[in-house]
Amino acid sequence: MDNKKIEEFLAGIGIRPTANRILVLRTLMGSECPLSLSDLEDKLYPADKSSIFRVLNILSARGIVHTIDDGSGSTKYEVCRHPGECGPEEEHVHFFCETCRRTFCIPSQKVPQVALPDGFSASKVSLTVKGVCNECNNSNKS
Amino acid sequence: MDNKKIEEFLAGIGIRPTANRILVLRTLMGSECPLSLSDLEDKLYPADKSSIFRVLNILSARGIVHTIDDGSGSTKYEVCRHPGECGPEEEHVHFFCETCRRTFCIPSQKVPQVALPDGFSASKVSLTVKGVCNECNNSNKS
DNA sequence: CTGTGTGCAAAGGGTTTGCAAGTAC
DNA sequence: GTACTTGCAAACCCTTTGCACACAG
Repeated sequence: MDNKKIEEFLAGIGIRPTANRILVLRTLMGSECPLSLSDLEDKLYPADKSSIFRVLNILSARGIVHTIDDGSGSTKYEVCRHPGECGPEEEHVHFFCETCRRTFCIPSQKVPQVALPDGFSASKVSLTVKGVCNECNNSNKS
Repeated sequence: MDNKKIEEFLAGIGIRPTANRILVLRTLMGSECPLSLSDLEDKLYPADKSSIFRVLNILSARGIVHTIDDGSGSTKYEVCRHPGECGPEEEHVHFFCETCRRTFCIPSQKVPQVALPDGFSASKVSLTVKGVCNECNNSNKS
């Protein structure tokens, strides 16, 4: 999506399309794997960390992006495949490589339904795998 | 398990049974839900945070306890059901209540196998659910 | 003018480490 | 005596907030 479309998209849902917002959303849309706040800070330098953070909060509150806690210690952000209407059924597995510290989406693997004890209600289910990715496994070969 | 047994257990696997180590392990064994470092700090006051942390690291490296990242922002620790030989097959689902901020084990729900793309290898799989627990749901009723 | 967005700096919360003093063997 | 443990303080990392200035409508 080009800047123009992103701008229209944001305006269309009542979010003023400022430079930072377009930048952040475009970057997330163009990324294969989920990005952390500090990933975005690097990519969008010299944009300010806290401004990016606030943009992410807005996008997240509107269901445009969702957050992933992959156990790496830093929250990752990813655009929803169907912005604004992402439900649990679209959730897929995430993989965190302990060597290169990147997070991958495994879209082929969906997060299963979980039966909870009586009285418990779920708002979010996440299934994450830690290990070593294909590239890091290959570069280990002698 | 009483102090004596815990002491013997630690000594048996080559970990010197110091006061802190017995305290930490006994507390974890006696807890229904996984505990965070700061939970332990509170329960074991005046034991020092960093000492507890180092004990947890030792126990974790030996496979006596495992760590849970429930998305709460703080790592939780839990004794393995079969200390020293805990594999993925024993992993169960964890539930984090966003209201009371406690973490629950859901032992009846096991973490499923996940098929990864070629070249990826897994060291740990975790399935966590966020939502509201039964107690918090009940206390909301009018 | 008025409300919204931004950048900077600093506060928070959790985790981790350096180091010197204490303890066990 | 030697090696391991401990407690304190401080460093670190990531996230979040306060505040004054800049900007758009």
